[in-house]
Amino acid sequence: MNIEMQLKGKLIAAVKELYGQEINEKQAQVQITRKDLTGDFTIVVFPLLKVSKKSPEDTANDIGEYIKNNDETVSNFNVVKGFLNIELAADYWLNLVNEIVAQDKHGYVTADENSPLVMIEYSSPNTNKPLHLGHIRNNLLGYSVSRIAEANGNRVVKTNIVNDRGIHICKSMLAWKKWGEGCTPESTGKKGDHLVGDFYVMFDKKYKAEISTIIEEKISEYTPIKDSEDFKATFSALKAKKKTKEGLNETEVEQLKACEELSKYAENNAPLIIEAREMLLKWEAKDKEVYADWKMMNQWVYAGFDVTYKKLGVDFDKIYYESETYTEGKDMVLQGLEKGAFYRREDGSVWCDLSDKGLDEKLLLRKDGTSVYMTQDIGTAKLRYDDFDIDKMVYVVGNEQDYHFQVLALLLDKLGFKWGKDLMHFSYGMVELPHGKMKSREGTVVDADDLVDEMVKTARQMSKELGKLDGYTEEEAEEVFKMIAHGALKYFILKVDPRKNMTFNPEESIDFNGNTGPFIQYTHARIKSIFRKAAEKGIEISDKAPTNVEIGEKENNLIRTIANFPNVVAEAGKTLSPAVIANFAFDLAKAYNQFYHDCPILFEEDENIRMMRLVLCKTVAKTLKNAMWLLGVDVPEKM
RNA sequence: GGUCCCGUAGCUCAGCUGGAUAGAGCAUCUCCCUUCUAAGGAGAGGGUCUCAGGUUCGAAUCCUGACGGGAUCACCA
Repeated sequence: MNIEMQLKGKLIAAVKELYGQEINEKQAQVQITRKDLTGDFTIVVFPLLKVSKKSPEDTANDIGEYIKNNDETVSNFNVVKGFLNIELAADYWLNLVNEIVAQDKHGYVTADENSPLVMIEYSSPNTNKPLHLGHIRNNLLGYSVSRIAEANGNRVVKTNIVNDRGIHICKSMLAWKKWGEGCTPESTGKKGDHLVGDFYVMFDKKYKAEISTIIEEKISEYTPIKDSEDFKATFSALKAKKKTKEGLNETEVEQLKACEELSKYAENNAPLIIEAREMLLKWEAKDKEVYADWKMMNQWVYAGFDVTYKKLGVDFDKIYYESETYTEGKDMVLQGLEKGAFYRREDGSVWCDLSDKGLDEKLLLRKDGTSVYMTQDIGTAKLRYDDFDIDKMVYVVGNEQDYHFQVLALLLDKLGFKWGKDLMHFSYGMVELPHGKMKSREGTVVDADDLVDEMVKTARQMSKELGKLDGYTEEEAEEVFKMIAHGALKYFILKVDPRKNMTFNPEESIDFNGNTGPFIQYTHARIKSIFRKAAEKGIEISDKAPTNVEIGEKENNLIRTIANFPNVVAEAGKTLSPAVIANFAFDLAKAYNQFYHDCPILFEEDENIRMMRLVLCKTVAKTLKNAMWLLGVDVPEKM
């Protein structure tokens, strides 16, 4: 039983004894005492005034007196403004430290074969371009959430669905076919995913040019606008105006409609897109040549992704490929059609009407019979549940797809899967740059590989300047640089509430001072340094702190923080939020550095106090390590 | 227009199921390495918690409405 529950129990007993009334959980409020006041836990007496029929002060004093006399862990109490602050005896805290130091994974709940199985999907890249900053947030969140789920006593399967088919990959392939002159990663010296991405960009450029040409040709048929430049300007002006308060007048509505029609016509009739669509059809028909090219180019991309994943320090237990799941999805859709859950339009496309649920109609198969994103997700879900005994499915996907997952849950439900509506969309916010959103056309996309390389470079430079890794070999030092770079990047991204959009400022992310990953890593390294010094001096660190010593304010604060770790892990598990863990790690590191500054450790002359502090250091180091592990960050021995 | 998310210091963010004087970091300005790692510590300035109502002993937190920002409603993924 933890101390908070114990105090709550005593509080309930006190009220019954003193005022003869039973109170419920909600009225029994025990919280951690504010740092600037004396006390360890605080009882809020306001909800009890109706029962006590006394002033807040008198009530608090009554209860304080009772608890002090009836609970030997309570050494004292004080009352401030009607808040009852309970102080616990020093030996209670020291015994707790000894309990914690004896556990390898204090705060974690270990899973066994009967524990729930949670499958967590994250990353889910498209194979037409390299990973960027947005993917980084996804990967780091997914990886951390997996570890958090694991530490909360779940069996976890990390999974990735690679979107390796579809019109997007056909675009890259087509561009490579047309203008690539048979180049390869080897011949160009480019990472495979980057090479394929270049062709995707090339496709887009030429496609846009074709669209402009068509608009130029057809402009007179649709609008009175003279040339395509004017068209672009008018079109975007109209769209912008529509969003404003005043809105559009009748002629403008007409104009916008005409613009939309023309634009849509051009987008659908550009020769390149027609060719890409034909290629997708051929691919679905397993045309030999198309398939061979597809396989080859995908291999390039996978090789590139592997490098990036390694760089980010993430991995997967089971990878699914859309190319292997989409047919399953098609079958499911057709079955749904037979069952009458879906319907077919005259043009042959298959839809689901969700208007009774307040949503729109959703396309499931195109008129040419090819699959869309949704089709694939249905198939993947089916295969996953066939493969694993899944109790909970978590999709780590950006919040721009909230609607998609709302629909997916309904569709799976309609198809008769009992787990359909239970899927969890772990929806996270977008990553923005200080100057706004990332736009590939404006070259403001932050590439994942570049970013990590840049971080490692900075870490290397900084460490060398500080000269703290003297005595390490090149390889050892390089490991630490990578660790610090990871620490900075991961912590920077994971410390913010996943739901919220975040601003990624490259300069701040590379900062190693203050509320950062390296600050926490540094704290760990400091402790380890003390242990090395202790060993030099021949001081052996016991597994038990003496419990008959006084503890000061900084020590008390440190122990209280550590004691709260299990609650933090549980909270993070409930909300699947790495940010909760990150904030905890920072608080702990800060508390330690204050302690370190104020209290001599090896220089302490009183042997008992010295040993108590050393054992305390041990629990801090371990807790920091365990907390950072949940973020996917390692901590160094030296830095 | 419908649905959803967000609004806290100059900037980036914490603030758990309502609790005491709203906290960090960065940036600015002081101080502290002849003690264990200064990637550290101490201090100063900086706030109408977007606004208006409501519930409550008590509201940054819960409810309603407004304002501001974002996402989404594709035969894209």
